[in-house]
Amino acid sequence: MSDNRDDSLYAVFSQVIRLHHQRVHMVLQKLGVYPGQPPLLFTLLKQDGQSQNHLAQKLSIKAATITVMLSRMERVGLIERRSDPNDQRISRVYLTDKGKKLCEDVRDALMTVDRECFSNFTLEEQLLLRRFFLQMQDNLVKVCCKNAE
Amino acid sequence: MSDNRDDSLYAVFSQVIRLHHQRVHMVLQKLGVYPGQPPLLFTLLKQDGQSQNHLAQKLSIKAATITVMLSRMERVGLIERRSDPNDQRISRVYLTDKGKKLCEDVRDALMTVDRECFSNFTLEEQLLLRRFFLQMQDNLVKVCCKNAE
DNA sequence: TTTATATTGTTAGCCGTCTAAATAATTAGG
DNA sequence: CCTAATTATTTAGACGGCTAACAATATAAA
Repeated sequence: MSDNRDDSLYAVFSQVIRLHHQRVHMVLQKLGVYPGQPPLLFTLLKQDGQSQNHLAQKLSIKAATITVMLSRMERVGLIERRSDPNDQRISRVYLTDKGKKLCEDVRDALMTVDRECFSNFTLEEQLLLRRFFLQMQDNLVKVCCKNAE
Repeated sequence: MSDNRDDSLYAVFSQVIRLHHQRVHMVLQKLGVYPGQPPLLFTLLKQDGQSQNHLAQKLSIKAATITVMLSRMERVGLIERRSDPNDQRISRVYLTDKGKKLCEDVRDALMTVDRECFSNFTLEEQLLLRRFFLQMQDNLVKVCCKNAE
């Protein structure tokens, strides 16, 4: 089974992505949280009462996705929506107390994964890796924006 | 909008993952291929006639996922299933000619993304990055396996 | 041989992402 | 002032991942 191992940069990168996602899913499951929710939670923790559209832009996901995610989170009492009195189209999103409390646990869980991922990297290596990521990010942003939108 | 930028390793990593996925989706779309399909195609290109279960193990995804993906790919004529004459439970999967031809285009498309991602990395940097990925992979495999299964 | 257990694959239903189309509310034009 | 364009959200349907429950086949055990 190791004869068809593909060690190219792309293959290894893909594998890391898969594993990382799996691991995140695993630790969040204990909290009843799904992998897409943390960014939303943290954004709200930083600033309550944002509109859904605003949240979508901030997280670089589509408003339709936000709608569905928020519905689920509202159903389990993590957030609540209140429509803006000055503009009935806008629904502003607020963390409930339960949601706020959960944020800390989620933060801890993700920091655990972070540690598991990088703890045996030296500080120099971590800085270097971060630089590499930023460079990849830069490269990808360029091609993503150039061809779409 | 840059005042809430999170530059932690985890945050940047997540961002890179998102962008990478977006870009892959973008280039594959022109070929009518979906992001999950390339690994399946390549595995079949290397070895035709594998069982679905075998494919699932090789790709580290669940058999149920394979079933659905293959159904779609069969519908558009990329693969075909033939049940094993010696064991009726097993359905063996074969690439069609169309599927084989498509593989090359997909390979090219993914190599393009690879270049876009890493072309301005020096060779040393690429090697270093690969080493980092492998180390992350190693770290994640350990915790993933330890806690599950 | 008959029954119990494995293995393989399918189906149904959930999450997160997308696109496209529909709905509701606001604003701008004539 | 009323219609048209814009904006915010929702809904429906697709893909790829998952789990859980189920059907069909093969094999092992009694």
